[in-house]
Amino acid sequence: MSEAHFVEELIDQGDDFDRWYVEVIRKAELADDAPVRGCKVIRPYGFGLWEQMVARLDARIKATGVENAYFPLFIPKSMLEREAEHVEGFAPEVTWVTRGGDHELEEPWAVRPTSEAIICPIYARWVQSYRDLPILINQWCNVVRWEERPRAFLRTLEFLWQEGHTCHATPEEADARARQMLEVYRHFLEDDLAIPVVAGIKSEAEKFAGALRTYTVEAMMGGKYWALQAGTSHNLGDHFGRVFGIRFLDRDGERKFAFSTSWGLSHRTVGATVMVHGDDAGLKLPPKVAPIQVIVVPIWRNAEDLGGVEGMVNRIVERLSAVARVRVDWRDDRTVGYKFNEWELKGVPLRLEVGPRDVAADQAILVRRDTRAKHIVALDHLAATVETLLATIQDDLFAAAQRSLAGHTAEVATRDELTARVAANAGWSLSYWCGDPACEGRVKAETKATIRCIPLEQSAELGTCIICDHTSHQRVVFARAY
RNA sequence: CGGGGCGUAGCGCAGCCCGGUUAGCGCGCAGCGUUCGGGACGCUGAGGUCGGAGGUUCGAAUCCUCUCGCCCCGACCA
Repeated sequence: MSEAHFVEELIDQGDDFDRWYVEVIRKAELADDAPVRGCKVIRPYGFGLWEQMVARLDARIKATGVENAYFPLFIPKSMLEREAEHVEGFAPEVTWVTRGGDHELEEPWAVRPTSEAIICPIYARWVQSYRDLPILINQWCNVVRWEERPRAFLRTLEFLWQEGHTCHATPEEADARARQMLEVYRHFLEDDLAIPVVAGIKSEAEKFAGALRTYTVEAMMGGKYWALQAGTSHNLGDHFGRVFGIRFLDRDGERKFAFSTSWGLSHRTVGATVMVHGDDAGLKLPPKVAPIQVIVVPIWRNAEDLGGVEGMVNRIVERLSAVARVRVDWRDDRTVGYKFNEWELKGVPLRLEVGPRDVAADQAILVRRDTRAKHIVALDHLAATVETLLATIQDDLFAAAQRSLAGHTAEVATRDELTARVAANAGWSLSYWCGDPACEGRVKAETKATIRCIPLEQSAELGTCIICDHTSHQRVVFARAY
């Protein structure tokens, strides 16, 4: 059996990437189908992965001075409709509650698709003076959006996320906060999930309903090299402050409306992690967020073997627990080969084999999931080697994803070339764009690609719009999006 | 919402066109035994209101009508 085909029950990525994604999520036990359309059951292994992500992102958010709180799931219709653009943008995907118990509600309640409309009126009560600002609050919760085409983790009717909502005295401070949180997302994605991103601004057509400006971090998925919006941060200007009456008396004695931001990142990052790092054998989880970082597979044939192996495994677990999340696979109803394949499918970064030969030599065999490289390690060096390898795997996954992003991004100057690239799933195209929504719309109509973002980092050079030939100072990322 | 497809054991499917003993196969599951350093094998066994309702018929998984659900493509999608 060739190494490339250790796992026979999973379709190859190259044969059908979308099917690979669906299969690997089910077979790695990240999620399962639910008996309701568009919703998924997140299984313990998948939820464990999300919990690792939550812990890391939550710490990063709190480090910027933000506190967690919790607001209601329901939003009265009249509140949701206060901000015109906001409600217009979300209307098609809002879920409504019209009955409670056995009577009709006087006013329908929306199940939150996002919480600005319930949080802002509450902030209005809390803010009287410039001394009450800024308000820096985040909540971890579920939201519901009635999507037509669900896709596990990437787009489900109900999903888990965090949404931060801040209020500020000046527009400059609000914009700085929006950009600060974008950087938090960038670091989370790149440093914790090993997913490189392009940070930028959304075009008017793509920005958040009701926002002044939307910042985004876009990630490139594997397989088809489409884009995924991995996190967004909105400068809401004073739009919500005005309609919800968040007013304060400033230092100068004037009564002013507050400026606000909101920013969110959802469990679609689980799907992104699957798509960015996975291969034909299954998942490859970045060590920092892998629920299990080292899977110990004991090997024995008889009671005599087992005695020695058991003692050694227990000593190993004791030592490794201080430096890694370790689990031992003691199942006696599975062969060793089966276990190897299963834990590779589940993407555990390191496998540790301990058999009679190892007991005799006071060593163990470490195998990397990403390269399958084997390391024979003396027991005394095991903890240090595991720590080093986990860090190396994390770095190598990021480097590989960076190479893929760079390798599948090209500067494109002509419409024909753009159309051809999109049709061939060749990756992202970096092209000049004049800023006219009509040009943007034509690209979308002709190629299905959209402007994923206007990157924050721009060269000083001028160019001509890929559609209309007007001079432009900005290059944008065109790509198909999940 | 438009187009296409599918509902039969936990999963994947055959059987349906052409109605007829007790509805079958693979995997999985349970028990026992042999195995075990890259998805082992044998024997035995459990598991089904054939998505639902109505109709035709001596007889329906199979034919007819209605209905529910799911998947894919398209449109739509902070």
